Amino acid sequence: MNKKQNVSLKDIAKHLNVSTALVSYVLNGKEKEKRVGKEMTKKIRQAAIDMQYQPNQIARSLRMKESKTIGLILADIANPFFGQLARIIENEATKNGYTVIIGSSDEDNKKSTLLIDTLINRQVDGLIVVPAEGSYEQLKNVIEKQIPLVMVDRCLPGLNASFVVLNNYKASYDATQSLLRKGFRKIAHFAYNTDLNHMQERIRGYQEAMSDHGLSDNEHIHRISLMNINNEMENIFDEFLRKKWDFDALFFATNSLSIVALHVLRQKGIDLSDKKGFIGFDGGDVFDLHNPPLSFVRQPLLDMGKESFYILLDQIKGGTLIQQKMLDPILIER
Amino acid sequence: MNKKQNVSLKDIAKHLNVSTALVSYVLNGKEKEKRVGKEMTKKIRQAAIDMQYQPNQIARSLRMKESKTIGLILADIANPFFGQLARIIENEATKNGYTVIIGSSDEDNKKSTLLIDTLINRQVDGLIVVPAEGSYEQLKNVIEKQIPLVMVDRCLPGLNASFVVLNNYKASYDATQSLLRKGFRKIAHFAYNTDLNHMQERIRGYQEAMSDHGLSDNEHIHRISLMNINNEMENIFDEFLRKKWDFDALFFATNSLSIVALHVLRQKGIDLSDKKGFIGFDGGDVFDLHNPPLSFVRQPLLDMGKESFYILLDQIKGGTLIQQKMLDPILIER
DNA sequence: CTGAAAGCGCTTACAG
DNA sequence: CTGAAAGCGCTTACAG
Repeated sequence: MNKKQNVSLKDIAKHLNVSTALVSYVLNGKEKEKRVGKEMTKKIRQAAIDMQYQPNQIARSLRMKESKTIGLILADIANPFFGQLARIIENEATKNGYTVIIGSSDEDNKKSTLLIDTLINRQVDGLIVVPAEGSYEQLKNVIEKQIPLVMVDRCLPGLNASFVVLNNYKASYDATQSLLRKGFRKIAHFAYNTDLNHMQERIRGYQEAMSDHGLSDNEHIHRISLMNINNEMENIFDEFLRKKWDFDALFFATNSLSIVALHVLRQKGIDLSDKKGFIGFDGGDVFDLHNPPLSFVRQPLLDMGKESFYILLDQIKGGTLIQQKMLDPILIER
Repeated sequence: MNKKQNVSLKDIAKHLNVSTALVSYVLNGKEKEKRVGKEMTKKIRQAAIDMQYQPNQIARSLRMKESKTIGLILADIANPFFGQLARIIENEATKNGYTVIIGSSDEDNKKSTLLIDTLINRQVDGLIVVPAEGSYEQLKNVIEKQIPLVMVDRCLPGLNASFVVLNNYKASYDATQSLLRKGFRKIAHFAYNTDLNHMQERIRGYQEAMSDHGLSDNEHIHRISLMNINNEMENIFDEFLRKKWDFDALFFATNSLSIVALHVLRQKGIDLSDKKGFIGFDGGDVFDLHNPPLSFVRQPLLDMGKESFYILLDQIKGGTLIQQKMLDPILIER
């Protein structure tokens, strides 16, 4: 670890026989308001370049009590939905001089808690989080510490904090209605078996659309546990093959559920290409390249990412103005 | 920004009427070697909990001259290949007490340079980077500053630094050979138009396999520019339809090229399901769900991520032991 | 066993 | 126009 000694403000100051204050002013572009001499300004600028000065952001953070860093906690950065979201947030952060530290919680509150603690220790100026199930207390804690917080993708009801989410109810209602309008009646719905708000809302949207069409009796909801997606999906379609249930359309509450289902359907030789209805979430190449192309609910990812960042930025700058946004889904029908 | 004042070591010390040194020792688990009294140790521990003390990692970093942070520069975190890689690295980093800051370069040296500077200012202990075209000077600079560096996914030849890459030549040679063995002769190869080493190696693998089979004359390489993938791909297959060229098998040097090609093929009504050969890179749901399933070169992502992290860790801990690894590809044939 | 003090690299009132 | 000095929250020799 014998790193070459970095050059510091002090080194420049010494080299020029001036005070560090002067160097700091100039290098922070405050030479006007501090009325530093033109000559001096030039000399300092040049020395900084010659000596390859790079400011130590850590020292600055400590002194300024702001790290210009935000934390982003996702379910899993390897999941393209979150990857894209992360990218959008990264872009906005960079534009505004912030760096983002990303962590994946795997929907696990323990991990999420650990991540949040680490990020707080690193003095992030704010936190954008996709809350895991059971993370209410942890996030409440964050709020009590007055750390700016924005939830994204989903929110925890009762938690008095900013969030940017899809209008999940509407997304699901519209999707179901679209299937109903096309004449489908036996619409099976697949969702994760979780209390998380976004999932509940998607289920509710399906249920209400069904009941608004007088089809409450046709409701068919498969709740699949996150731990065991493949097996449960296989069981479900085994039961279908054994005529335990029937469908004329499938509606999935998440992208991964639909992908797993497509695998299972193929593996079991269940054909979709006929007159079956199909709607998933988020789309992707699989949806586009499927024969026929598959319909899906598109989430306004760009808005979701941007809004969440700028709401956070507002809070970092301004205090505690809570903003809660529901974004409209876009139904892509094929 | 009226954040509630965080409690510091000093606060605990004051509260207990002891020195900060003592508190620091205990909270860092050094009470044994510093022979702090048992009573005292207990009291300090309890106070830390009661007062909800959270260490300030920034202050610690400044003092210790290590940030326990590494920087990871990818082409694009929204790309699942890099997303998965990032996730693996994140996992290992977390296990070892490191936090990772991710940045996306978009294969653009300007952005990459900016990112690297930012990360260095933030005093990362080391850098894992997917080098962009033209970033030789920049990375050389990093090395001269003695900042631990590992290149991943590709390397810059001539740069004396660690890397972990696929054996791209072999990957491509094997894939081409597999097609040849199946009797395909007019194998078209699609690659990005870039000097980056991994792409050159993939092209070379294809070429040598062809020439080893006496088929140099059949070589057909489409070099597509990153800026304009869709249009160029469309043009290529328009020319195919106009009989400007022909193929009995397609071999793609990257996943995204194959995905774009699949879109174009479908859009132009060119059928693949016949007796055409097809091999891509990295696989994914699209490959699995295609009819018939598509073959691909699998990269050992887990190893790639882990190796790059641990090589970096070695360098952070030990100095400048350069390690260069080429990982074997796995050809998944269907 | 415990404390006083220096110092990591910055920024910023304050003084002149 | 410029400098001396304090202080952000830690860690760690050094002294006793």
